[in-house]
Parts: sequence; structure tokens; C-alpha cells
Amino acid sequence: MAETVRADARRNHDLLLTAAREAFAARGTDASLRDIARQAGVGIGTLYRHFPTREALLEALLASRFDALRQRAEQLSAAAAPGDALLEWLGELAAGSVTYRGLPESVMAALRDEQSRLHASCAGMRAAGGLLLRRAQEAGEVRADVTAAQLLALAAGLAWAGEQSADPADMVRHLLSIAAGGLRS
Amino acid sequence: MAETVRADARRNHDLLLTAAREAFAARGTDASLRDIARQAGVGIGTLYRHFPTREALLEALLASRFDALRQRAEQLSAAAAPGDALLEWLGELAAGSVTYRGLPESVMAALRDEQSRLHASCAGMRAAGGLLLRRAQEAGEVRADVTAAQLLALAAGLAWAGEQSADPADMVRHLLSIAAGGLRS
DNA sequence: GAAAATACGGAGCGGTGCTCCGAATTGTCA
DNA sequence: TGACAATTCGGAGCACCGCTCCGTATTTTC
Repeated sequence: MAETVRADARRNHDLLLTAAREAFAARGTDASLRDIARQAGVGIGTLYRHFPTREALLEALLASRFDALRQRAEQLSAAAAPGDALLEWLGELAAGSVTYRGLPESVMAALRDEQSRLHASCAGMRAAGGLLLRRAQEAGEVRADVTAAQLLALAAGLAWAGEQSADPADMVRHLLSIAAGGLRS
Repeated sequence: MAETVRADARRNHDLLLTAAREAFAARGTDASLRDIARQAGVGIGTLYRHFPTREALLEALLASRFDALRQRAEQLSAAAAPGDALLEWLGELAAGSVTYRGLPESVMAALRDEQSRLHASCAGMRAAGGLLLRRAQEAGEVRADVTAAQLLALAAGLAWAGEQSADPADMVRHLLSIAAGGLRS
């Protein structure tokens, strides 16, 4: 019957989430957790009880987005032009990676570490991307020797390069355009 | 007459460099500077006097390598097949980026910050790569809408993606192969 | 060998991630 | 309504980080 959560706990949970969202957006995924707790008007211990790791915090903020991306991939995998569908999806993936600086690194770390709270949603997204990739390969529109892991790494690498640039969105667009040509068979 | 350097100063300088080389190789470019000083058998203050910033330390370790890469680009720019020459050079660049984890990030940061001690050699390398790129574009072998900044960002992004992977060298090779196709016009 | 120039080393400051436990708050039941 | 139990809170404290500052030690010069 431990379904009921104490009122203050629920309140602090939400305060922490909005504070974290703002901090990650302003200072990247390596923002100070102390600052986040302070901004939420909460002790540092409270933050760690609600979210034992930084990944747990990210997971709470991003899981729904990754799920949406997974669904989007499944939806696009039925498209008539699987090659274009794949590129469309890659574009959306890269666009989402720009919201928090450091996000590509967090995603790659989560994929590497099965213990990470982010792992499940990231892996699900990769699998969906892999499905999309295979469709495009079977249609002969994309090089056959590319794996799902490579596809994700490529997208993350381009998104990372965007972060390092003065105009991230513009840089990602150009690099994605280059990569698109390289994926075509 | 301040040409003469005190004997202990020169000795500590060298001790710090070898300690830094080992630390960066083992733990990446964000290795603890205190550890490096300790490993060199030297106080933390001594480290900071010899190398005021982490970039200064990196610069001392990498300048010659970047210079060599610049010369290599100039040499390759006279090749008969400028497209292949560019890809060859990109391969060497990416291969060198694997020596220290975090190196691509340091290079991109140095290119962004003109105050950085690493800036000069990085910018020189970028310029040389730009020359190589232009030759390949004039020969009609590479897309005309790619800039030197994009080329460097691309290489850094792929190298970064390699770092995140279980088998960096293998991942970089595959991603570079994809990018190569995308650069062709 | 004494004096001047130079370099050394680490205590100390403010920051980080993270833990641990006494104190305060909340929900429950008489 | 009030007392008790369960739950949650909050921040002191630890070890680490980058970096500065200055009394002390070493080296060179004369």
C-alpha cells in the first residue's frame, strides 16, 4: 500500500525537475547538482534521495522524448522511401541532441553502461533506429555495411561537433548533409 | 642575458612533461594536474609556473605533432589525386586524435579561443587542411560547399565518436569511410 | 664565500560530487 | 483533536578538483 507519496516529497520532486531542466539547458548536462538543489529551494541530500545519480535526473527529463523518438522511428519504417525516412529520423535525433550541451556524451555513456538509468530508453531508441536502417539497406538505398551502433555514434559525433561550433544548428545541418551522402549506397 | 635557464628549472620542466604525457595517455586530457605534479616529484606551484594552463602543457606535448601534420598537408597538396590525398590526411589526423582521450575536445576549444596556447598550432593545421580541401574541390573530386572549419569539425566529431566506442580505432575507420563517401562530389 | 637572482613547494581558497544521520514534517489511528 | 510512527528533510563533512600566493631553499654570479 506504499502507493501514497508524501505531499512534500512529491512537491520537492517536481521542484527539482524544473530546476534541473533549467540548469541543464543553461549550463549543460554537467551543471552543478548543488546549484540545482539550491535553485529548487531544497537540501542537497533531498536531491540525492529523489535522484541517486545524475543519470536518474536526466532520465526523468528525457525518457519520454526518447520514447517518442523510438515511436517515430517505427512509424517512419513503414515509409515508401526508407532512405529518406532514415535521414529524416537522423535529423530529428540530431535536433533533439542540441537542447542540452553534453547530451550526446551522456547518451553514449548510457549506451555503454547497462547499469545507467538512461540505458533502457537509449537502447530502445538505438534499436528503433536499427530497424529503420535495415529497411533502408534492404531497399538498397543505404550502404549494407553500416551497423546501428555506428549510426548512433555517427549521429552523436555530429551533434557533438555542433556543440563545439559557434552556430551549432547550422554546423549540424551541414555535417548531416555530408553524412547523408556517405550513407547512400 | 636571461638565456641561461637554471639547472633545476630545466630538470623539473622535463620531469613534468614526461609525467603529463603518461597521465594524459592513461587518464585523458582532463587528468588531475596535482597528480601530474606528484608523479613528477614536484610541487603543484612548480607545475603552474612552468605551464600556467593545461593548454600550455598540451601545447608543449603536441605542437610538434601538429606542425608535422601541417607539413604533411602541404606535401600532400601536390598529389596527383587531391581527393585521395585529402582522405589520407584526414585518416592521419583522426589516428593522431586517439592518443589522448579528450583530445578532439581540446583541439576544438583551442580553435575557438585565440588566447589559448594551443590555438596557433591548431589553426595552422586547419589552414593546411583547408588548402588540401580547396585543391580537391578545384579538381572536382570533393563537394564544393564544404569549408575548412566544417572539415575539422567533422574529423573531430568522428574522433570523438571513436573515443566513446568500445573499439575506437575500428569505429573511427568505419565512420571515416562513411564520411569519405559524403565528401565526394 | 657572500650576495643577488631565481625557482621551489605547499598551505589555503572556493568549488565539486556524494554520504550520513539527527531533526523536522507528514500521515494514521485512537 | 492529539499522540505516535513512518517518512522525508537538510546540511555538515569528506575527499577531491583547479588555481594563487609567498616564505623558503637553491642556484648562479661576482
